[in-house]
Amino acid sequence: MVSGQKQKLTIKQVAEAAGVARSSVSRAFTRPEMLSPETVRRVRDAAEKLGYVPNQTARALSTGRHGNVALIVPDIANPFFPPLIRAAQMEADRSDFCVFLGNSDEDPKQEDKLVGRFTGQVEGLILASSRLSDERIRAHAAQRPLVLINRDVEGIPRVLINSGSGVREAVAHLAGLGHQHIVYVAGPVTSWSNKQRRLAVRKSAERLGLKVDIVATMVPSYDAGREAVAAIITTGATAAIAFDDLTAQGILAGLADRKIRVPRQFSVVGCDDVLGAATYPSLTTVSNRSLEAGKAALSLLLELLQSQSLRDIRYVLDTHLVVRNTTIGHKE
Amino acid sequence: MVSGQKQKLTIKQVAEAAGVARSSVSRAFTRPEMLSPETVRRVRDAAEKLGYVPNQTARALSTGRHGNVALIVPDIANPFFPPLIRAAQMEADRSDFCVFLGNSDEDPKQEDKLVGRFTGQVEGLILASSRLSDERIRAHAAQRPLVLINRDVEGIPRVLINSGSGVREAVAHLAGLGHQHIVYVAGPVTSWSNKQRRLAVRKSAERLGLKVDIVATMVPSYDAGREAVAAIITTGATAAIAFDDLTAQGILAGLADRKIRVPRQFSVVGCDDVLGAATYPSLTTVSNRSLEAGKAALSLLLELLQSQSLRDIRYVLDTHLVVRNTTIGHKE
DNA sequence: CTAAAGCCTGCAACCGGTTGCATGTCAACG
DNA sequence: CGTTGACATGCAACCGGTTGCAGGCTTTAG
Repeated sequence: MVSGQKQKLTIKQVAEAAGVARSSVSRAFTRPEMLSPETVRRVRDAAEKLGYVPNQTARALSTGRHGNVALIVPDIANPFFPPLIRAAQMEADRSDFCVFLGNSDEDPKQEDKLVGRFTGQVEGLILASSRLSDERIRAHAAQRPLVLINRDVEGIPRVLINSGSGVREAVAHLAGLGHQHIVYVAGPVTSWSNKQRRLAVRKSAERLGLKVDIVATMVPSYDAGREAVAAIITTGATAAIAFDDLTAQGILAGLADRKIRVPRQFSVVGCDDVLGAATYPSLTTVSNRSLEAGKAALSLLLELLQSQSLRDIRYVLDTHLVVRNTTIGHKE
Repeated sequence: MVSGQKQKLTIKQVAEAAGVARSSVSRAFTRPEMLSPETVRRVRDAAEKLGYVPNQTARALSTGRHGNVALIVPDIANPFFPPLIRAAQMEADRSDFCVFLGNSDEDPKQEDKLVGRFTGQVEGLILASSRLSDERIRAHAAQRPLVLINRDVEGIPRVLINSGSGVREAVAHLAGLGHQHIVYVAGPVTSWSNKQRRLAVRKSAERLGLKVDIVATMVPSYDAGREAVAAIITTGATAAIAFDDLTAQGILAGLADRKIRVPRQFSVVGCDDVLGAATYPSLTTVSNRSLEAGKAALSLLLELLQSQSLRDIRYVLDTHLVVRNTTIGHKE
């Protein structure tokens, strides 16, 4: 374990030190069962003594296996993603994979660019909440194994967090509390989750005889939620279900600005449960499974890389409502 | 721009299509000024038509330049880091660099392992809030260009967020409000920022004649803060400065559990301003410069890669106190 | 008109591993 | 005792680019 030397040492020096051919050194590391135990030991000793580490790049060039995967998310700063990223990392780590992280900034162009940059150096990629068109996703999937999170494209392996189940519970919860007119504060139009949540609100409200209005926002964020409050109020609704917790938090702030008390005068439900009980009042929200999603997506990808089986996999994680303190009964 | 074809196309096919040698194709992309404009055009056209993209791995092998950097953080889920990561990403993106992300999980061993895994495939690395020993950091820096964030090791380029300035303001603020006995709720012992903050509290408290107690925690988190409350109370202090906002938020919760009103009965100051005004009451805290730190570290690294100048760079970002609603005057 | 100086382009070696195939050794078998 | 086969190792080609050097052609100067 000598250190400090700058000159790179290659398989060749190790071969000379151990008195064998370069190929034997290679095999000592990659397929030791092909060599006599004695040779393996000699090579390993020599390598250790010199501090040799195989060059990943060279290996990747000849084998095509780089041991890298890429993970692209729309916005790292959105608290929904860090746990997902972290879980994916840990899973990758268990198989000695390195992960490239990309931030698309909610922009399909940027996402496309990133995929292109990564494609050459990874064995597979994961797109979380992709903002790309189905067509582009299919095109990329044709190049490399690809796993989607929260995006439902047929034929492409995907893990989906079914926020529908939780959202339905939320609507039922509000209906049970006596609300008759609610508003859904929507997220990005390109978001699959948004579509799913909007639909779930619509459907179950209809079934329960509630009136629903939709308020649009561009990007899910605190500020967007705050700005949406004006529109929310003019609808005359008594409760809002927000696309995500960040937006809900902004709504809470916007309502407070207007001296509207939550939950006394207005109820708010978030989605993704990323803030824990950190808001005030603590937020009623739909649970999230982002951690499991990240882990599942990564292991699914690794599995795919091993067995080229291309079954149409669709892994669904259900959610449920977490009732806290931003929802309360409403009487006319 | 043909697509769908699976077989990889190499510089050779392009060369044949354009009727030139492989080396000319290579040069058409990397050093067009060496070729006649006519040839460059022909090659580029052919490449375009076939949909050729240079193989990064092969390029990296022969040039040693991979166009990758690695960024290692102790905990992605800690809200201090995502903005930093994001800023670093964007900066890397501007130079067409890809970034590997590593999560050390606050564990020096894991961090060491990650550095090892990355070293072979990157041109340089950034260690944010490294938990490694100075010695290990120096060893790694000898292999590859390395930039530190929030870690002050002489001779190694580093960008430091000087939370000292903000913490001193915080102590002065509390003193000004009449507090005479405060407690510092410490973070990880291996954390440079923690050392810096603890020192700043100690020094300025001494200067202002305040009594200071220290309460230790292991990992900066909500739970750690909550659990620290018992110890905080037994000290008899009337205000706490927490290592970071997460810890502060936990303290807020722990105090609420015990029906201790903030700020009426007890004042709390956080650090890093990662929660915005999202806590209740909104948290008085020390501003953070994590975004700038990420950006600065990345551009510093890229600069280093270009000009092998190894000057001893130490880039410091000052912070200040953001007064919100968890601090208030205290009379005996 | 010839020689020197440029400009383009191609050849071939190289980056550092991996791997199919050939070779050599030795034990088991008929 | 000669064959056969298993096993261990080496040779050399290959992965897909990059780059120093040499050669051919054109331009400029003498």
